[in-house]
Amino acid sequence: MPELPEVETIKQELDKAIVNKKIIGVVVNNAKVIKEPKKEKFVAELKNVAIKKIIRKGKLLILELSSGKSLTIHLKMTGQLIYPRQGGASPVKATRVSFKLSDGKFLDFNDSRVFGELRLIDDWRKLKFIQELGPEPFDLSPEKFRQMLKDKKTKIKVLLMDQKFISGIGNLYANEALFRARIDPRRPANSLSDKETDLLFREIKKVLLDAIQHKGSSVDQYVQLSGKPGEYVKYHKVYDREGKECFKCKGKIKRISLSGRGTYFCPICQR
DNA sequence: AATGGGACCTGCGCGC
DNA sequence: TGCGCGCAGGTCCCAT
Repeated sequence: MPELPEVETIKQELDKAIVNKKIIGVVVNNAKVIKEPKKEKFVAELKNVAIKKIIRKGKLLILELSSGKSLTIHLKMTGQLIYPRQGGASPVKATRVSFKLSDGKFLDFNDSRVFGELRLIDDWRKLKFIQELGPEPFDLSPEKFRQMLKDKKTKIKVLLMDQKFISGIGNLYANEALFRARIDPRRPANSLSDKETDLLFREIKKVLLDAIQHKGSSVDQYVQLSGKPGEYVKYHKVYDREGKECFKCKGKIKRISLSGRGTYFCPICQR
């Protein structure tokens, strides 16, 4: 789903495609995704405002505007940003909000499950989500990462997905990073040796960077800004491979549930 | 403090 | 072929 690599891919594409363009109109097909302010105010305050800068924090996208406000976009599970809209004037079924830009083209926010969240706010730094967000893997040292795990008894995989602990990692990359580091997802975080912790830290950063290079993983709804799928799926080792052969040992990939999330691993390779 | 489960939603794939 | 059901996961919220 959209995790750090997918959101970063979109961020980089938005940088090239829409910065310094102006929003000349907003069409709302489903107001549920607009969390603040109310729809009418949201639409009115976005009119004739230019997009100055794109920022990504964890899985959150932030568009800083010439009005001084910011538009934040969380894709949650099935959100997409598409630009320019393909096929002319009519949006697709899942298009919840459309932004008409000064070049006459549409930036569409699509979200089949309507979990996504748009906010137009004065200061994104004051958002609760932002204030509570943990550091990104790239902002940490191996020493700091070790320290963070030291007194945590939580299962390592659940901890990696906790955005307040570390930001950007979701279910897919938590599974993949743990496979690469050969660590059982059920292990308590503080049971990892220094060596295992360092290896895990390296593999987290590697898998995220690899995925960014391949423009993310299109397993469900995620696509790039252009609508093209991301290509990292072909490099997945465990995610969504229950019962299939482990590429390393030929054993069977197992699926269990941790905190209600599908967890895939190789019981032979991961200890 | 840590953990689990439900809620938010829709679409898909499965079994019958 | 059609239908109902379970499931997918990011985040929040509540209960234990």
